[in-house]
Amino acid sequence: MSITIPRAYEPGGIEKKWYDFWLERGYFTPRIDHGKKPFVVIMPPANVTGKLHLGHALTDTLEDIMVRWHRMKGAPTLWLPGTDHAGIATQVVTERKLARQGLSKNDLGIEEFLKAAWEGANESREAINRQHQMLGVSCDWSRERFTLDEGPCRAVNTAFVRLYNKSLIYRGERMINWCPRCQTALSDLEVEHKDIAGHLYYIRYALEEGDGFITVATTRPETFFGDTAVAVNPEDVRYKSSIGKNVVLPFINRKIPVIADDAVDFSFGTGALKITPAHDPTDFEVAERHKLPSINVIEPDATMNDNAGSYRGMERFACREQVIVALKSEGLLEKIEPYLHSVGHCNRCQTMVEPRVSWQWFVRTKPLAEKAISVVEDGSITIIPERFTKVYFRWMENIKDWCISRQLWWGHRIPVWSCQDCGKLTAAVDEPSCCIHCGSKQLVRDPDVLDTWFSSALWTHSTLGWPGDTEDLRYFYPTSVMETGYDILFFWVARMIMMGLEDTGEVPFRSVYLHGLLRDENGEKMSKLRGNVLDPSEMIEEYGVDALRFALTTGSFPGNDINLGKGKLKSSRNFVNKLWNTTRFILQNLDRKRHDDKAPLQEEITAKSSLYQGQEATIEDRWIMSQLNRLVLNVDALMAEFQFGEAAQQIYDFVWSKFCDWYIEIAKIRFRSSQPQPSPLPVLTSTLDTSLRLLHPFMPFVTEELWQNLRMGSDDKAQTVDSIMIAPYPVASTSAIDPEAERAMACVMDIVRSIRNARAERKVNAEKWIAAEIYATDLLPYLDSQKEMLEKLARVNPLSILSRHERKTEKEEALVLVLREVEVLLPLSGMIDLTVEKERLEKESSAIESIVQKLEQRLQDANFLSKAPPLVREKEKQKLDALEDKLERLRQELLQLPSE
RNA sequence: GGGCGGUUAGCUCAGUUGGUUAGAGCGCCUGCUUUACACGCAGGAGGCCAGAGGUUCAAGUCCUCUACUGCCCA
Repeated sequence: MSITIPRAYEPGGIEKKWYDFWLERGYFTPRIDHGKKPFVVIMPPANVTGKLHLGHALTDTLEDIMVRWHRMKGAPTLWLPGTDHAGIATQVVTERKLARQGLSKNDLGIEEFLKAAWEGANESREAINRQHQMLGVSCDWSRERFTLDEGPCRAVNTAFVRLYNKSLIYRGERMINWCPRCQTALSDLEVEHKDIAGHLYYIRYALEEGDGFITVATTRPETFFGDTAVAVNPEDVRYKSSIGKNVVLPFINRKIPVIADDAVDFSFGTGALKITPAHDPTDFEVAERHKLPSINVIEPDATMNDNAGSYRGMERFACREQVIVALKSEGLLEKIEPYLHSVGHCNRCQTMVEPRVSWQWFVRTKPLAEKAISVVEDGSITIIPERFTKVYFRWMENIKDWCISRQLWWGHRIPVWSCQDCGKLTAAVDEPSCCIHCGSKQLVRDPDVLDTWFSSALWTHSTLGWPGDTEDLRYFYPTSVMETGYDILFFWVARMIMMGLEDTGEVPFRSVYLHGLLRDENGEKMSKLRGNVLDPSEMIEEYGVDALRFALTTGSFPGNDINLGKGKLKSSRNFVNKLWNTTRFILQNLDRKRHDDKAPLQEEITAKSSLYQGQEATIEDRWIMSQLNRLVLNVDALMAEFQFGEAAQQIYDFVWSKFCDWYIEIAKIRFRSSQPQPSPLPVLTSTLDTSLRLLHPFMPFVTEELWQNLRMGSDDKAQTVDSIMIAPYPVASTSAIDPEAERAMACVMDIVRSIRNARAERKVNAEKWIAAEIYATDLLPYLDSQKEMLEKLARVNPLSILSRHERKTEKEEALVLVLREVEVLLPLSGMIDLTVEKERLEKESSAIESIVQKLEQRLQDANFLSKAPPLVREKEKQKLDALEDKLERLRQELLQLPSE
């Protein structure tokens, strides 16, 4: 009876099984151990709108890799998952849902609206968590948090009140970005600047005295109702005489002064600017300098107000059209020029932002930023890749106050109450019973909510219990790594550093690892419009989670964008299948052994630790163990440097090109040999076991499935833990590194490849066995031990392995392959074309000659000899020796070639 | 306007502190129903490392400039 395993890996069935197994066993929840340093990652909270996309899949994968790696290395590992209430986004989604029923949020009222929002959020939260789980995330669900949970809410209020009391939060009437569609203020970061092909309108403002006029150039003629000055550069000779005089605004006939301001650019338009303090940030600043009044002409919904006279109620762009027509008919429009300029848009709904003066809450960021700069400067926090450090500094150094109030219903309500009696404000974590200034009970809470990013900024400590003095906070904070996309460096990472330091006095994390953005296989951004979006659930369905995760991480470099297409997914799936079949092969042989052999297998498996006990290790055994240990060494270093892509690549290469292509092929020969051979099973199982453990952080499901099968198949249950995810990560043994075996195997592989190549080029039938002679020097005994392998792998028979001294001197008709260490003779009588052979050998030797020349030159160069490090000199010398040796042998062969 | 990337095989990308004759996947060509795997095996073709200077004994790798391209900030 033999084990039946499907020929190809079918991912669907096993993924859920193992996830549930891990969950049940509680492997995701760390055990606090004060003797050990924990590894902690706080997951970027996903928005409770929509579903998981590939960006999340990438975050999940990278974080899971780190987390599983550290867990296997024995650290108490906490990965804390969570979701974000996503203020504007959720409110928009909820409103849209209501609109489908013909309702507006005002129809419902705040309470009913919030009920609806909560309903949607809860649903989405569940769906998102399920999708995270599909990806195999090994995070601690018992600590999962939502930004609107009681704990995080308390953290928000506490942080706010503390900042308010330190005057680091203030309320003020300032120019802010207003989204007329979302009906709320936005922070600078939430505004996307886009180049718009607009127009520059040249409008004539009549001088109060005389017939003259000043022409101003503007992109927004509809705001002229709010103009309170015309500004020119004081040095501009064109307007010097007009400074201090008045002009009259068309239609409304308001008189406004011509003022001089250094900030005015001579070359823009006519050099004269209309100043609209209420609707333009730079005009607002000019107005502050010159104490100009500010006249608001646009309502929050972007329609014109009473100050626009007969244009009242008109939408801003419609008004622009009408104003242009009117100005034209009055002869006040001089000209219209096409003009490309950058205009702010709401990053949530893409509506053109309206700059607007209003009362809002702000965080005074300068003092916070100073500390946030110094912790990166002094290395308390490391940003990876390093180049983002500069980007971070630039932003921090030029930081502006952060507008944190939003005119929304969904979110953290601002914890400030104003007194109806004395008019003063009371900020408090819990609802105050009376005004702290006059004791009045007539308190009204601020209607606004906070920017979602305010609560996200506290996420590293609010999730661990801050402001409480919890065990989690004491043990897990500061966290280890903050891993996220570089696109939210300012939005989130920078603010977490500021707020983490402010609230706890400690950095929120030691390292920031920023990953790149996902693009399609042609490097194009994924977007619904382009139709090139890959849905992770579909990818999982088609290729399996492990393949998706592997595709997301292989061959990528930290911080670089990642192109993902079906090609990469396919090759990852193929690798998973390769792994599957490798295990299948080994299991079948374990099984066969168990049934055929009288010797108990147990002994061989337990001999793992002392692999060579009682048997002479073969060259290929020594070689694969050597290569494996090199791999483990490399992978460990790469993982520590966040070089996951390279680590995965190296494991892939080892498993496929070394273990499968060579070791297993040789193992097959050992299994089928008529001569007594030591069993390759101990090395096979131990190499597979190590490979699976190396791969587990990258592809958790298939490695668990195979590892469990291997455990069952090898009767080795007692030896190990219950799951690969808590098995120790492989540790390299440098004593296993075996240059001698590597040299011998390299020679074996060289011989086999050369013979196969010669056969293929001369179209020798693949079935056909041909004779061969190998002439070697000191490797002869090793090659002799590999005789059967060489025969079977290269399909040569008879094969003689001789010393170079034994080489016959008479000329014979044979194909000669001059290799690095040996010569191979293939007496393919009748198939040799001497002219062709001569040409081939000559071509080969002239190629080597030119390299030899270069090397000789280098080694004669006094500069090289005096300046290059000894190690490099030695290497170059060896290289030259080897090539000269080969060249000499090639020449010999040429001499020995029979003449035609 | 300022800053940061990218430019390496037909395509998509690795190549981290300078040191063999520059690699992978996909694609392409030639053979293979070899008892783990055709999601596979064996073999092969394919590169003036964007261009020009420079530093160095040594440059795909460091510096300067140019071109094209992408992103961020204003």
